[in-house]
Amino acid sequence: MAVTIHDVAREAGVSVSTVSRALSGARRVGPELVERVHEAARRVGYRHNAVARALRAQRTGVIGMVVPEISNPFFPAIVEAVERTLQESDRELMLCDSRRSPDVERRRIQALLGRQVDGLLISPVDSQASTKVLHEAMRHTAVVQMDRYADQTRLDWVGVDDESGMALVVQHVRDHGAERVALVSAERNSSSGRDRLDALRRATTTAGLAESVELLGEFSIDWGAAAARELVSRGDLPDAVVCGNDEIAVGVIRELRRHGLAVPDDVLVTGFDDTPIATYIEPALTTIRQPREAIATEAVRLLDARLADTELPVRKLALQPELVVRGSTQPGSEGSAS
Amino acid sequence: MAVTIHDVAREAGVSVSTVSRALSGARRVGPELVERVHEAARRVGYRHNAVARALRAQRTGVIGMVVPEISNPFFPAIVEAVERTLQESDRELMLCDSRRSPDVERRRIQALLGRQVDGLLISPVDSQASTKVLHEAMRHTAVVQMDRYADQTRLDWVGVDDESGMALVVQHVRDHGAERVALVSAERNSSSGRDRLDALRRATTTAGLAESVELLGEFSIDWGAAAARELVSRGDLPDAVVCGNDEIAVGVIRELRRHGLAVPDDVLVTGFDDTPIATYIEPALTTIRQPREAIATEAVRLLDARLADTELPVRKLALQPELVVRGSTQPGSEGSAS
DNA sequence: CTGAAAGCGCTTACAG
DNA sequence: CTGAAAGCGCTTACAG
Repeated sequence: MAVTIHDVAREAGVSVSTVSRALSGARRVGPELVERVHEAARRVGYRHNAVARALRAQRTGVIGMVVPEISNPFFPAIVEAVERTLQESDRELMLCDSRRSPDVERRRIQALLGRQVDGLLISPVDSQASTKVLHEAMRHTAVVQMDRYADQTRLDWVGVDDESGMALVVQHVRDHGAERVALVSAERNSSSGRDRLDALRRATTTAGLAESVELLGEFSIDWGAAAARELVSRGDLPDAVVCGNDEIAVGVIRELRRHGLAVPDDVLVTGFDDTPIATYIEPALTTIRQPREAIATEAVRLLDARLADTELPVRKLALQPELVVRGSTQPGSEGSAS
Repeated sequence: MAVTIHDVAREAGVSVSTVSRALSGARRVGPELVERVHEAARRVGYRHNAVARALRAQRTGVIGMVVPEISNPFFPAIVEAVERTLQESDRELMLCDSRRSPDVERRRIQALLGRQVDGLLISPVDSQASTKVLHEAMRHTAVVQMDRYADQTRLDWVGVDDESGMALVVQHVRDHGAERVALVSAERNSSSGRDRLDALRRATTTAGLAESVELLGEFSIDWGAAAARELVSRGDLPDAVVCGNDEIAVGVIRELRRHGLAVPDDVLVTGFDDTPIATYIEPALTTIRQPREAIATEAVRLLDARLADTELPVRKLALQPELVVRGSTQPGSEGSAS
């Protein structure tokens, strides 16, 4: 039914072995035959069947990727960079969304393993609940964690150095005169939630700042707005609100302004990630830029190293982030409140 | 090496045929055997090999998807909805980014065909340059176009009704007192660029409005900002700026405000798509909401119908959009310029 | 209802 | 350098 190497072999008058070798470029075929085979392949309209090749070669050339939420603006840029990197080695990306559910995540990983992916890139939903399935996955394929990670896994990880990032942010607001800061972030159930909060506490202590209050919810705009309402209702505003990510910060800024407070003149606000949203709002957001391109590239590199050598020691790669200063902490700057 | 149905068969003391039938649930196996086989499978740690199954069954259960740019905020929500819909039938999504290049798009499609995808969902980069490869693709698999489409293809399509959307927008600004409108959109090389512009022209004529100027670039914030500078430098502001998508509108609003012009008090501005960005800016954007969930669901439905019956007539499904009114056209509303 | 056998389309030792 | 043969792990007519 489909055009196979047998058809090409018949057309070229050679064996299927020769066709396979000529087409795959394994250099053990006479140059004139290679030419003849390619010619024949073109004439009969041959198209490579990657499924058959995968079954025989025990290698699919497909990498599975599981993200907590593709519509979270942090992930598309990562996905794009991973896809681009994989193309350089003719591999494809099979993308899954775990919808922030450990249960969905488990099913998606099982499906990817069943499809014999050559490797798995994952940003685990939950630092506890994701551990078990990841341990099972690593028995079948190479696994690298990106951005988030699960506890107690002997698994590679690449992400941003939350400690450095939060230190940069806290020093920055202190340099701009802040003495009392509020922390608004997410619950500790994801590794990002926990690590950023811990980093934030240490950074405020180190910088000699007072922590006015700590509000924990989700990495979302809605939570940021809710937290801002809470701050306002307490009637005891801090000098700065340091947020766990950009979306929270956007919610905070918008809600503060709704209550007639000016950012940055009354309160400084900072984010984390530098997603596109950081420049959409007004004032534009001072935030920490994650090296997303590098995270993607390094993740694929770690995966390939792991594929080449299973005995490699576990590597955790924390990349340095960068402070991006914008209107939300710069009184009088172009993007500040009018 | 891997655990196969042969291992399960040995463990259960039955033939591999029986194992295959028992595991796949093809109801022609005695109930007690089904039980015994499942038990054995669990004991030996059997995991289904989807690659082998795909080769034999001539069906991979994988759908390929190609989008022009995953980091364009319009697409993640579509991707998410498609992935969710496919899961209901145990299928996986193989995602590719064509990076707005017809050449990359062609290579990605070829790779997906080589991987024997059961179907292809695509938002073609270019209404002209994408046609040829799509014609080739449809000879090998079911193809459905989403959002954008290529000309002269006998291919199904599902997307938004640009005509209705633009009519809603134009009537809305007229009802708010606009008499002269500027159109800022993208070049005509993509179907969206062309159709929205045509729809916009007809709508302004029908509404009896005067078109002050027409500026065509890209679907980007930067282009919106550039277009706004052009409008300001002409020193002849229209009553409303109707934009081809939300990103353009965001660029326009921000640049107008930078020049001291108030939106909506001096000029009304509208977008198209209702991506998250529409609510991030200030004033929030009046725009056209695309039924993205429905587009995704219908695309998979069309694909399945096409898989079931190749002879089906070509279907173009234009879904009705909805006008979402926000601060950028509502003088004095909460989100308006301060 | 169950089993033996063929075969999906390819790659890769093994001979020559 | 080239070919014949085995086999990747499964499904599915074909017998019984």
